[in-house]
Amino acid sequence: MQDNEKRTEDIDAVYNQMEVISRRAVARTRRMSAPLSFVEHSLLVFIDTTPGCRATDIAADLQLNRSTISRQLTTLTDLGLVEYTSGNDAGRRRALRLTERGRQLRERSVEAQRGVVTSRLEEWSVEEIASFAAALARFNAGPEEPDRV
Amino acid sequence: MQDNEKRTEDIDAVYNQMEVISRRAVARTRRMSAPLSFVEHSLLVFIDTTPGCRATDIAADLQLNRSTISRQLTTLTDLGLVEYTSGNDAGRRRALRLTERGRQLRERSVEAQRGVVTSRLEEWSVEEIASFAAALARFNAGPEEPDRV
DNA sequence: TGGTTATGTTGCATAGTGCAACAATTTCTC
DNA sequence: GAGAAATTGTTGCACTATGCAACATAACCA
Repeated sequence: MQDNEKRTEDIDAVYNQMEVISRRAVARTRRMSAPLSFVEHSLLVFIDTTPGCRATDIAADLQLNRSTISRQLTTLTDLGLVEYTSGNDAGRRRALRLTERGRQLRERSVEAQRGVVTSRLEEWSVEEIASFAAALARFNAGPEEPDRV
Repeated sequence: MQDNEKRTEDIDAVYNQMEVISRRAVARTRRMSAPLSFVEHSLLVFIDTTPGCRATDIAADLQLNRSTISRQLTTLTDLGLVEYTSGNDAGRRRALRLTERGRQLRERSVEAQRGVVTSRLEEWSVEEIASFAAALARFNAGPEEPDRV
């Protein structure tokens, strides 16, 4: 088999496996994120993993309309899970963070979901896991498509 | 560093990278799947990748209620993208497949999304890609949580 | 400082969702 | 094969999520 054919075939395989990964992750989140909805959970994740982020950052990254983010943020602040770092609600470009309650909820969610990854990697050696982590990081370091706001 | 610490740290890293992968995939799908909605697209993907699947299979895998799947399938069959292999609409446990139109739409979507993966792997060697594909397949071969219907 | 751009909110209309109830198809047991 | 039990897909209902458009104004920039 030519290298180009092998390359294309394995790129296909990577793509297909990525499809499986994200499909399962979405389903798992649906299953595990109650009482939060899928998108509420997604906002918590993004805010937790992107220090100093703002509403338009979320909208761009999740590819949702700003109005959706505005409303979801209202829900999450009302629930006491998210707050503005400026301590007040006025103004624009306000940076967001999780509240203590938000962090606890997030940590419990991370534990539950990470448990799935942990059991998946049970039979892997330390070297294999390290290599896999490095490859994933390398893959994710690549650029994503231009944002739409 | 102890092997156990290293192991835990790299499992964390795998988990975090998986989170990024699925977040980006969801956003990309939202961006690229028009005129289909996110969930319509998800159904097409599942039907395409799971030959002979049925409504309850979809509901279980995507973790959506059976009524949601029923309604989404009505939409997709009305749009002429999905059909029943039995050729008639009556009965239960009917296997689903994409129509020719559905397959064309799916193929175009695959091409667009696979393009992102391809450019991400541009600087990778053939061996690195093959190794990555194998690791992903190995990871995904692990069991997912029990289903909920 | 004044003009321009970016930002978050709100109204509106539409789409998505789960629960419950149901009918009937299918499976299972004897 | 008959009848019971389980499974399956649909529908009504009420609620939730979403994007577009319009808007006010905060923030930026020359």
